[in-house]
Amino acid sequence: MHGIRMRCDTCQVHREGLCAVLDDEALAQLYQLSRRKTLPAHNVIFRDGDEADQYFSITSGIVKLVKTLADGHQHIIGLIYQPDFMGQTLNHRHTYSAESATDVELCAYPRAAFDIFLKSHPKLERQIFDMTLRELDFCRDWTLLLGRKCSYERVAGFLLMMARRMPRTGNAQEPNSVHLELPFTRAEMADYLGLTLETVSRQFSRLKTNGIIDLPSSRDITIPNMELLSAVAQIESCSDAFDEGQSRVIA
Amino acid sequence: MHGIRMRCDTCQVHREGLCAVLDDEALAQLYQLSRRKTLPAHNVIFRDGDEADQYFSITSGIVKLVKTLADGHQHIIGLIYQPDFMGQTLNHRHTYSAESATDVELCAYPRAAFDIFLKSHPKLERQIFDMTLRELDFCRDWTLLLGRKCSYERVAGFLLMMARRMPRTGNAQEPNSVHLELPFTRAEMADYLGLTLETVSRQFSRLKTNGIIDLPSSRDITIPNMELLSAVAQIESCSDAFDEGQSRVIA
DNA sequence: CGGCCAGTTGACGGACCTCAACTGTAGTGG
DNA sequence: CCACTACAGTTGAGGTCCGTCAACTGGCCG
Repeated sequence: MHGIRMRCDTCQVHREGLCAVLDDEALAQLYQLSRRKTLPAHNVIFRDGDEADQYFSITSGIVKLVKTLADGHQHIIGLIYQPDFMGQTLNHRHTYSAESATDVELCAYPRAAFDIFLKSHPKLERQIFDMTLRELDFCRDWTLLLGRKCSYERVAGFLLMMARRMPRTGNAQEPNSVHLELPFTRAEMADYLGLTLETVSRQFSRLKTNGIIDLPSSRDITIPNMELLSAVAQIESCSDAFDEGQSRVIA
Repeated sequence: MHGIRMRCDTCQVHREGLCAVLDDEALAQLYQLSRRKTLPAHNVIFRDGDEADQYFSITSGIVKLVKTLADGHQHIIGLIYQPDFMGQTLNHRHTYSAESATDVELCAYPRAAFDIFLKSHPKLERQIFDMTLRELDFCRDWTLLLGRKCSYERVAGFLLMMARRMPRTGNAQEPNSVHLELPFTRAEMADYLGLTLETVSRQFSRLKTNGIIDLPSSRDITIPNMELLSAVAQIESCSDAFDEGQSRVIA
């Protein structure tokens, strides 16, 4: 991981995230603390058990928060998108690993200096608090998905979340149609959804045959109608009642 | 829900939770804002969709945070124990309901006044932030339990958490032995663990026959050896390899 | 006693996991 | 150019865990 100093001007989220609440003078001070870094996909940012001596502001890309189980399996406990913040812990050691899911740009802040800076900038502290509250809200919703939804709904819920949080690549001609380039393998999605990669793959196929998504290649997803996808994600009966087709025709 | 004014002196968590970080003068000011309330088990504190116009400090008992699904099923997304704090939201409306699981005593603070008070007491803000971080950590661990553990491990994990967070009622003669009086029905535990009440019941029986817990009545739990319980909660193979007995004897 | 509720236990079916075979794509090197 | 490998993804067959439905027990209260 290589530190490269760059001007804030080139930052994609210059006026979002942390920096949204600071005036120019405070931004200049914060800039003095920061080290801007870029790293390609699938690199470790910190490991479970490492000393938590830095905070990170993600300015571009997606970071996976990962727990590795005793049997070697991984479980993704969270995804951090630009312009979010990460690295806060109660203890001085991380309890999970962080890894770039895509190419990532981030600003790293040494913990001690940042904590001092925080004390004189209550707005910043409040902003980080709000971001943490948002994470908590999201995490609680996720427990509902993991605890109470079947595989079809989970995959739909995942796509819905991605569609809402990813930068849009849709075209202007079809405003209702949303296009995504998934940065995850089936296995990664499975680790996030509490499923196996085979089950994720099957549910993708099901969504495709049901016309909820279009799937020209395995990572290219087009959602013609977000309402439909949203309906699938929120249904609570695990039967295949929402599969269109033969069963309907016969009845 | 009836407001009753009482002195802080009678509060069980007078020097814990929020109040731990305030000096006497600040405590006196905060007391002026607060309304202390008591309510019996199974009462609603606020509902999903209600305006979030109050914060709550739980001074005694346990509060359930509940989401009700479209089909009427409930899912418990969190438990708030004394001396924790609740009611923070990003929006001005709650996204879940809160309900007393046991008899509960709490301090209610009007949101607007408390927010003003917060601004002049950064230590308090920091304390609430830390409590929120703790919640987030816990919630992420819970996603792992819901996403990757079988029913046996989930129930064991639940008991482990209860044993750690509940007030102890163990006896001095057997220091390793922990006794719990569960304030939850099998159905409530199921709603928290993403299972059905029957499955929870079966896993209780399994823990009992395996000697992990003793179960004189359905709500009385004795854990003779916390290490054993902890081992069950952390194992990651869902087979019945950890059932002692016949299979072992034959081999 | 009868009704109600929490809890237990059994039988059965379905959703998902496991194991496996196969396809398609990309990269490497002869 | 075409093997050859490596990996992501798809699909099928079979087994298992857990949900569903149901019957039963035990405690509590009028």
